[in-house]
Amino acid sequence: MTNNIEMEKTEMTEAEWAIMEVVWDNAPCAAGTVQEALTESKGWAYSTVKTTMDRMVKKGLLRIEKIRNLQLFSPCISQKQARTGEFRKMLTRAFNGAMTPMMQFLLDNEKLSKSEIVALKKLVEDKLK
Amino acid sequence: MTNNIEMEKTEMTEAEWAIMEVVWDNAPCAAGTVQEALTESKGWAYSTVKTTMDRMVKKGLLRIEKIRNLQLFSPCISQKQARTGEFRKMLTRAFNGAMTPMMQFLLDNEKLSKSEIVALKKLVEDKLK
DNA sequence: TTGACAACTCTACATTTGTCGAATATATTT
DNA sequence: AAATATATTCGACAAATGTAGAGTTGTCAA
Repeated sequence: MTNNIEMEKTEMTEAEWAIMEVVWDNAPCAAGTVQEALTESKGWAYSTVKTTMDRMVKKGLLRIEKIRNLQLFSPCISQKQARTGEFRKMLTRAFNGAMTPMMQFLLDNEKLSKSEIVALKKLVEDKLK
Repeated sequence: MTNNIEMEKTEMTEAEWAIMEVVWDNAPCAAGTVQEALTESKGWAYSTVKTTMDRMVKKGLLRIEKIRNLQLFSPCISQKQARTGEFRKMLTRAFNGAMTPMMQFLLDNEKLSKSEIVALKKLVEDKLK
């Protein structure tokens, strides 16, 4: 294992991420709520959203609590966990897990703006205090 | 589009990454070479590797040049392009594309070692010169 | 020439993911 | 209660992915 507690499978597809974000913001929430929130950006049918969410429950990404006839979904993993997972996957895959080379790559290739670099400098300095 | 030239689809599955790495190191190379290189870590049959590589050709990730009866594969995207793609996907998904918040998150949560932070500080300072 | 191989082609099949519609069950409103 | 609006359940089906065996063909050494 690479690190600490938070270690469930956090792999998500693009569709699942989209749903997850809505759930993070609205949980506990119904499938219909999610479907509505994504109407503009995705235009998915209710059943598309519901099917995907049900599959996410099976995978342990979401959980359902039933209130009378209503199913309310909540996340099983936090946004922070998901971010960590996403970041580490990228780091492992693309940089063989090596943080410094990854940073080097970023600075060299991703054309950060001056202000982004200055902000980063500040973050780093604070960290060293 | 988020940035500059290099903008083909670089999305790859885990299996495709594994293959791609071997190809980057050995191109132009035959499917058998890749299969052998991955024997230990993956244990895939020749046909598994070959099928996947053929699909990668169709997707534009690899290209074949035929020398008499031999097919030699080469990458259509560079490692750098793939790294960029992978990084940006992560940034978009998990941090809404915002670089500084992502850095903040890293510093706050990924427990970098002191030496990694120092190294980063140096990288940043050099960048500002 | 005859094997012994190596490489390639084809086909196949199970899972996972993307997407839904139809039928059914509930709840809410006249 | 009847009609209407909501949710839920159940398939379904196509495309993408993981995985590989069987058969064909070309190659090289004995």
